[in-house]
This record gives sequence, C-alpha cells and structure tokens, in this order.
Amino acid sequence: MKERYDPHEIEEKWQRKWAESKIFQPEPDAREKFFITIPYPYLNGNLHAGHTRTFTIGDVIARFKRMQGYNVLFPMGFHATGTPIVGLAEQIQKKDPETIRVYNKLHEIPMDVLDTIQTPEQIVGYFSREAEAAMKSIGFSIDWRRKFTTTDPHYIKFITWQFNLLHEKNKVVRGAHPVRWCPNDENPVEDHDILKGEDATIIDYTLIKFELDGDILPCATLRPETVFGVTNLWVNPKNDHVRIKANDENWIVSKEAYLKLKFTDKKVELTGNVNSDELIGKKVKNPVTGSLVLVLPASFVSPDNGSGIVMSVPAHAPYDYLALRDLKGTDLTGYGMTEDVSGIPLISLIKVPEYGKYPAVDAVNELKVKDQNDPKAEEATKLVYRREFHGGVLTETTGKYAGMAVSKIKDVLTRDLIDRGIADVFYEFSEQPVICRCGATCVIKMVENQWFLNYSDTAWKEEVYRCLGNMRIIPPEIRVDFENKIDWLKDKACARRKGLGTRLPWDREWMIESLGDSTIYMCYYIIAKYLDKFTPEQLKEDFFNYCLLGYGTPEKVAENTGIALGIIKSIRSDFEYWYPVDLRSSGKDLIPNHLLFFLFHHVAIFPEAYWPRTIAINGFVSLEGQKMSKSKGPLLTLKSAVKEYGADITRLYILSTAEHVQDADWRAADVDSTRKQVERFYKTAFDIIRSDDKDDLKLIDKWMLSRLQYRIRETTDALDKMQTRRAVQNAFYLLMNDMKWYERRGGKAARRDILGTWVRLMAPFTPHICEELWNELGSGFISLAGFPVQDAALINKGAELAEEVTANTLRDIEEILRLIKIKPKKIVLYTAATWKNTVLRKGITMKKENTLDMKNFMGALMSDPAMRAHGKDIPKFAQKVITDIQGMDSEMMNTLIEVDFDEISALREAREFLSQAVDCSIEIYSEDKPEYDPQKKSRFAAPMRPAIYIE
RNA sequence: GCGGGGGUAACCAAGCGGCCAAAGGUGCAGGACUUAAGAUCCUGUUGCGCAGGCAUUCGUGGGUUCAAAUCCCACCCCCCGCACCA
Repeated sequence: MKERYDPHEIEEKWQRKWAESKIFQPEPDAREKFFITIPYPYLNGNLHAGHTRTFTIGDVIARFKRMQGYNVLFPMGFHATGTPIVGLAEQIQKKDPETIRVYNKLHEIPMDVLDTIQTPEQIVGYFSREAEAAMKSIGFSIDWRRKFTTTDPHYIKFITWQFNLLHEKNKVVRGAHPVRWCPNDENPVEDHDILKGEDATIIDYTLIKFELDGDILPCATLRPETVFGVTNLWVNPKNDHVRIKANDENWIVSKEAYLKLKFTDKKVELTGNVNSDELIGKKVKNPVTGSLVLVLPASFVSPDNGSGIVMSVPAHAPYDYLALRDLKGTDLTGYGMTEDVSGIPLISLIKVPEYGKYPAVDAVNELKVKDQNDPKAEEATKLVYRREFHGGVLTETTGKYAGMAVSKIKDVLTRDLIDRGIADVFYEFSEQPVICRCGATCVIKMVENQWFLNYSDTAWKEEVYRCLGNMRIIPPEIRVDFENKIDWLKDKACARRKGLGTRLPWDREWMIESLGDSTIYMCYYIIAKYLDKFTPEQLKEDFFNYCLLGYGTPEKVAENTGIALGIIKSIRSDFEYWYPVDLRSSGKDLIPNHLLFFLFHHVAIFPEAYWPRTIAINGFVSLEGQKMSKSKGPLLTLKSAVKEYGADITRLYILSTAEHVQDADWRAADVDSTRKQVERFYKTAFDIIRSDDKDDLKLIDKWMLSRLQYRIRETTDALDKMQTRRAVQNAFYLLMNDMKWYERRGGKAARRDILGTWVRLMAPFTPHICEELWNELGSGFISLAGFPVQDAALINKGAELAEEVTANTLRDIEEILRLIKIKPKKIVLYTAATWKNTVLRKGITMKKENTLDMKNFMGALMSDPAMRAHGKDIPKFAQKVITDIQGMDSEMMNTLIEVDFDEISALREAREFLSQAVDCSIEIYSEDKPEYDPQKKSRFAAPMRPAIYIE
C-alpha cells in the first residue's frame, strides 16, 4: 500500500477486482438469503445526490448483511416508461434553449453528446449507460447481470401478463374521472404545464336541483346538509344566464357554468338565454324539503363559481345572512315582488358549541361585518365553516340525519341525494383561474371510459392492511403514514394515451401508466438473469404463471413456449429462494404512490408468503441549504461528486449527515472535513500496519479493547435499524476519538488487532479503502469477511473506570491550574479512604433496595463498628453520597458495586502520563495513609474523585 | 383545511426522566509542533469564580416529579404531502 491516500487509484483497483471475481453475483445456496431492492432510477436525467443517498443506504445494508453471512441479492434496473422521456426527446429535437441549458449544465452532458440523443431510445440508452457507470464508480455491490429497462420487449411481456392477471381479478375496472384539462391543447395538464394556479386542486361540489316550472336551478354547495336550512336562492342580476339541456333536464345556469358543464360527463346543449328578471321573484321548490322559496337578487354571487345560482342558508352562511339583511328596505317591486323579504325566518340546522342558534348571525356581529361586499364576510364564512365542520352536529331539522357530525355528513348525504335524482357532483378548481402554458384557461374534464386500478376497494385495502401489519417499517414513526394513505387512496387511472411503455392488452389504444408497471418488478430481476435463454415471444402467460405463481407444470410450459425445461425449473426455484423482497429502501417521496402500489399489487398477485417484509424510508438531499431540482438546479450529480471526492468519501459523507427521514444537506466545507478524517484514518492505519508492536496488554489496551466492543455493539444495532448516521458516528468518529486517546495514553499492543476489527466495521461504508487496508491485514475480500461481533469477554469495566478516573483527574487538575494561574512545583493526589468506598457501596445497595434515606443510611452505617471510628466525618459524607447516587443511572451503580476497582494502582499506572500532560511531578497517596499532606487536602477525596493538592 | 415531521449552544446535529452545561462534526480563539504556511495534536468556546465550584440555559407559558431538553396541557413558528405526475 502507498503512504499517501489516493482514492481514485484505490477505488478503480477494487472495483475492477470485484467485477473480475464476480463476488456480487449471488446464486441460491444453503445460506439464508437477503433480497434488497431500491426503486430503479427514472432515465430522464443523470443520477444526483438524492439517488446517491438512497442507493448508498441500500448498498451499505447489502454489504452489512453480506458480511453478516447472508446471501445477498442487490439488483438494479432502469425505469423509462411514461411521458417525460418522450417530452424530453421533443424538447431536444426542437432545441429548446432551456432544455439544452439544463441538460448541458446541470446534467453535465457535453453539447456534442447532446446532439446524439434525439430519440427516446437514444435518451434511454444514454442515461442507462451513464447511470450504470455512475453506480459502479461509487462501488455499489450490485448484481449487474440482472439489469433491464422497462421498455425492453421481455419486460413488456411481463407487464402484459401482470395486467391481464389484474384484469381477470377485477382489479382493473372502467370508469370516468375528472382531470385538469386544457381545451386548447385538448390534453390533460400536468403540474409543469401550468402557468398560473399550480396550487389549485379539484374540489367536488354537490349540485342540488331546485325546481322552477319544469326547469331546474342547480345550486352548487360544499355543504349539502345546509339544504335543510334554505330560505331562498340568490341570483346576481348583473350576470348572464342561459337555459341548457343537460342530459334530459332543462337547467338554468350562468353562462360561465354552461361552458364548464360542456366538459363534464353530461350531454349539454344551449337552448336559450335567460334574463335575470325571469328568475328573481319566482318561487322555486327545494327538492329535499319540498318547501317553496323565493329567488332574490344578490351582488356577491359570482358567475364563475359553481352554477352561478346559490342557495341561501342565512342561519349558517354569513354571506347569505348579510345579503338578506342588505335587502331590508330595498324596493323589489321592480321584480314584481310584493313579499316582505325582511320577514323571512332563519332556519337553523346545526348545533355548535361556540355559537347560538344562528352561527352566521353571531359571527357577523362578532366580526362587525358591514355588508356582503365587506372583505370580512369571507373571514366570517371561514370561521363559521371551520367551527361547524369540526364541532357541529345536525339538529332535528335534518330529519333522519339528526345527530350526525357535520364532518361526516357530506359524502353520505350527497350519495343519498344523487340516488334520488335530485343532486349531482360538480367539479371546480379550488383557485381560479388555472392557466395552461399555452395561455388557455383550464377546465375540469371528465375523462370517460378510463381504466382504473380500483384501489378504493375495501376488501383489497384490508389485505394491504394485513400485509402492512406484518411488515417492519423503518423508521417506525412512518407506519401511521402508510395507514393514512391506504385509507385515503382512491381509484387510480392506470392508462394514458401517450408515452413509452406497455399497451393495455385488451384495449390497445391505451398505454399502461408508468407507476402501475413498476409495482412487482422486483420478481423480474430473477427472470432477468436468463434473458438470453428465450425470445420475448416465448414469454407466454403460462411461463409467468408457473415461474412466479407456481401454476401449471414446467413440462407444459416448456412444451408450450419452447423454452428449455431446465431453465424454467431454475427460474421457479430461484424465485422460491429469493422471494419475497426482504427490504425495499426508498426516498420518502414514494410513500403515497409507488410504495403503496407496491403493497397493493403484491397482495393482489402473490400468496402471503411472498409479501414484502420491510420498507425503509430516507429523506432528500439539499445543496448548501438549497433545495435540489432536476429541472431548475442546483443539481449535484453522483458522477461529479465521486470525481471530486472519490467514492468512499462521498459515501461516508452522505450517510453521516442525516438520519432516516431527515433531509441531508450537502455542504462542500463539511465534505472537505470528511475527506480529512478519511485521510487521517488511512494514515493511522498505515502507521499501524507499518509498525511492529508486540507487548503485553496493559490496562490502557484493555480499555481500548473494551471501548471497541461498545462501538461494535452500537454500530451493529444502528445498522440493524438502518440508522446510518449513528452507525458512522460509532464506527468512525467515536472510535477515531477512542484511538486518539489510546495513542495519547501510549497504547500500542492492541493496535493491529483493533485495526483489523475497525476496518471490517467500516467496510460497508467505505469499502474501497477498507479492501486496500484489509489486503495488508487479512485474507480474501473484506467485502466477504465477517462483520465484527461484540466479544463480551473483552468488556472490562475496571479498565473503563480507571480511564475515567484518569481523565477526570486530568481535567480537574487543568481546571484548577487555569484558575490559580501558577506554575506548579508539585501535585499530590489522594484517593479516597477505604471507609468512604464502603459507604458508597452501602448507599448504592440501599438505593437498589429502595431504602435509601438519610435516617436509614446513618443507622445502617453506624451499626458497623468499623465505621464508628469515622463517626464525625460520616454524616456529611453520607449526605453527599445520597445526592450523588440520586443522579446515577442503574448501569453506573451496578458497575460501582460489582467491579473490583483499585483506584490507586490505576492512578499510579497513569502517573507518568498525567505528569507529562501537566508538565509537573505527581505523587499519589491514599487518604488512609497520606505520607505528605501539608494542607490536609486528603480529607476531600471521594471515590472516583481523588483529592488534589497543588504546590 | 386535513395528515405527517420539526424547533437544542455561532452553525449542522445527537439526546427524549437521573454522571446533561448537554455526544459528534463545523466554525472561532488560544497553545504545542514547524524557518514559515498547511496538516496534525491538545485546550477553550452561557456567565461568574485565584482549588476542582456556583448560577442561568434546550421555541413560549403553565403543570407533574426527589429529579425534565426529556412526561402532561396550552400557545407560537418552520418544513413536507394532498394524486393520476414520475
């Protein structure tokens, strides 16, 4: 080995040797298997620091498990399905300047190369080559024989089989669903297509059909239960209204609402204009209560929201109450009305703790809202809504719904009303307007005949729950996330009109959406090793049915497909060996989508024995505090990080900077300091390897070996819980500090031994440098060596206490010297008298028996004749001992009473060290027999705390 | 709004009932080494203190306990997700 640490040389060398010796290409054997997968990367860019983190965590666990003796399978593939790559190809072909800039600067693709990746196929080819090279350059222990891309013909056969199966099992069904739609492009709009209104969500209003002489006045509301409290309808005289035919009904709505309705699943046809005067002053029938109510004018009614016709519930809606109040004294005879509007009685239907019978009235008074045009009306509305939603209960007014919580009523009631034919659902953006990149205003369109995965199916959800219940989730806190998301998941459209991927086998104009085709592909890694043994055409349904599900017989499959019988049998037995997935480790962004679907599809397709075992989640990576972005920057590619720092330093840094779901922040300054630490590690190791220390083990060696056991235990425990940061802290930084102290204390004899363990402890994190060092220390690859196991026999509490006393004493002396600011001539230490140790032990014993108080303690002590000799010193000391013991944890107490610790000889062994450290001669006595004690300092000695006298 | 996570010293970040004035790293200051710089190693980094001590700290305000950064209650602030998009 070389004296100077050269990461790139070492890393290339060991990566070559790993590949040559094929040590990461596992085959089934007698060992217990461990199958770990990380979601394959999507090929619309280069791997970045986020991938680096997720994949490195996976690799560390793979290496850790391998060293623990598991037969580890860690494969990798590439995801290319969907629309982004097609879109990217179009942008590159168009030479879109922004795209060119992003891919040249952020993704570091040279301009001449960029010219050669014009088609989706070229893009996929380029990025998969780059990704593989990058993952190799950072030393991932991946079995590359099993790589594939989701656009491969073999894979398409696999997905075809899967979807046919799901279709048969009724997991794929037909339906309609609302999407954001650009009428100009005639396409659904995705987030990045939106110019304005990105945050707008689709909310569903209930449309309640009030009747007017054979016409229907639909009123959109988010609170359908308030239909029981309707006193009138509102129409804005300034708005334009139209009469339309909606399916078989005649509706009257605002002109704007008509335009929106055209995109819904209703067949609408314009049949004429309607003047506001034709509506205002008329009486309409409430379809739910049957009562007749007036249509009245109000200025707050917007034509853009809902149908443009609003039902009025003044008891619970501040706007309605205000508008009604505003009408007081207004002359309505122009509308042909003679009714006294001010006499309309309010109808209360919700009881809520914060308010009286009419919450809207109370809120308006509370906030002193002037009229319907006062901005505070909005505030009052939100306040009432919030309180009624959370604390409100429906009253008798609502008939059979009385007693229900407001928060629970909406879906139930809407369902009931739709079933009775007196309501509909109407979708509306939560914010308006929503503008497409092309400049057009977006609408909500019902996409018909869409294919769905019916995730909302409760029986299916139950199975997923059961699966989750038997799984390990890391970290455990996020289990509740999964539970919530399972509840929340609705049917998911699983087909698209464009993009790369697999066609829906029974409806070939649709492409299978790309999240659906990546749910059970982990089992495909098992097949992927054999791809040269058959053509895609040979992969018929019964091949998968047998190999993955065990249906049928291998002989029949061989006959039917022409695939060699032996191959079919091998694949099936490989599957039975490797499956299920033991660990799927992923970034937290995939929880509400991919990981959820991963579970759903596994429970739908496989028997319980093959359901996933563990999911682990990690957070994102930011750069110098800034959020990373593939499309906007900043971006740090894996390739450039490794190029600059080397694989081991990059790995160690990214693992040590954050734990679990926390986001990691990549800071160049900190990476630099990691590099220094790694260099120091290398230098320390180099010195030890070069040296030739043979000596008997001293107390300090025993201390160091004892510390090492503790670090082994912590590192192992941390890795079991996938706490990479804690693992690195223990295996690297804390152990490094132990080594510093050990060397400072003159430790030598155990160094080589310790290094052998240390290097193995570090091997999962920094495998290359550890191979290089192991090459000098052990035999074979360290990647295949045994992970250190704690040796309880090497734990030496006595040695640890000795070092603790030494270190504490040194600190005390230094503190005193700092304060008195003199150059000492001589320092004298006095260890505590025997009787004080006896008192301490007695105190601890009594504490453990829960009998320790001053009275008991004194009684017990004074009953001992040997103690009475110190009678006058005992009370004060006993008091101090009680206080000290109160602050001790049980481990410390046990150590102090169980370990036979000779304080004075420990200090004597450390005398030379202490003396050098403070540059002064040191004498050590026991308080029992202080040969030199001019200031009577020895009486201040306490166990583990020698008295100090400085001349 | 709903759901989840989080607020700890100059900064990042551990700790989640007791050796906690609080791990580790960074930064800063001092010292050792060196011709010097760098690297490395020590020491310090809330305040006060000429004997190892004391006082006050862990978002804010209350409470429980012999003992709270850690448990309970209320409040304030920050971050993330809410879909048909990978």
